[in-house]
Amino acid sequence: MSLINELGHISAKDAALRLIGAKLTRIYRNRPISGLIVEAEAYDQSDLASHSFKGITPRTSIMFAEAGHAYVYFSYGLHYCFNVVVGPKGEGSAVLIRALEPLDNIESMKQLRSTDNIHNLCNGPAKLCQALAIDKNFYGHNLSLAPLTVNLAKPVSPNEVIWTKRIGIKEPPGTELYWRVALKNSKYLSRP
DNA sequence: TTATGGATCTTCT
DNA sequence: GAAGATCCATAAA
Repeated sequence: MSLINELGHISAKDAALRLIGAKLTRIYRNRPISGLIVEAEAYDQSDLASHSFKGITPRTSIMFAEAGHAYVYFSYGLHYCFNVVVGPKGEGSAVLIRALEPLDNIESMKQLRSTDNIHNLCNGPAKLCQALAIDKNFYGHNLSLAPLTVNLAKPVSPNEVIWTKRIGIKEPPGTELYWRVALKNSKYLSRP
C-alpha cells in the first residue's frame, strides 16, 4: 500500500483522519526516531487560511504535486512546520502534522529538544520538527523513502477521534471549519 | 528593492 | 497571561 494510492484520491479532511495513528520515522545518525501521529489539521485550496489558496507560488508549489510528499515551511522566524501533501495532483491540499506520541529513540528527541519532559517533545507542529530534526532540506521529500517516512496504520474508527476548530487561524471563515482531528484521550496533544 | 506579517514556542510576570 | 524572538515568501512600488 503506497501513500499516493491511500492519500491521493480523498479530501484533505479524510486524509487528515487517515493519517491519525500513522507512524512517522526519521533516520537520524543511522538511528530511527519515530512517533505516532495523534493530531493533524486539513488544508485545501478552497480554504482562505491555506497557503495554497492563492494558487501556485515557489513556496507552495509542492502542495500541488502528487500526494505523499513533504511540505515544510518556515514560520515566525524560528520554527519549521511539517505537512503531508494529499489529494489529487494539482489540487493543492495538505495535512499539517500537529503532534506525535513519541515511540522509538526518545533519548535523541530529548537531546534535540533540550528537555526531559516527554509530554513536551512533540506536542506542537514546530516541536515535532525539532524533535525529529526536520528542516527545509525535506521540502518536497518523498515520504515513502528514507530518511523520513510515513507508514500508515489501519484506519482509526470515527469514535476514537475528536474534531475541533483549527489552531492559529484568526480570520473567519477559516475559523469556522472543524478540520483538526485528534486522537481522543491522547496525552500527547498540543492542546485538549 | 523594500515592507509586512505569519498554520508558533519559550520565557518571564 | 503577555510579549519577544527573528527568517522567509509575498506584494507593492
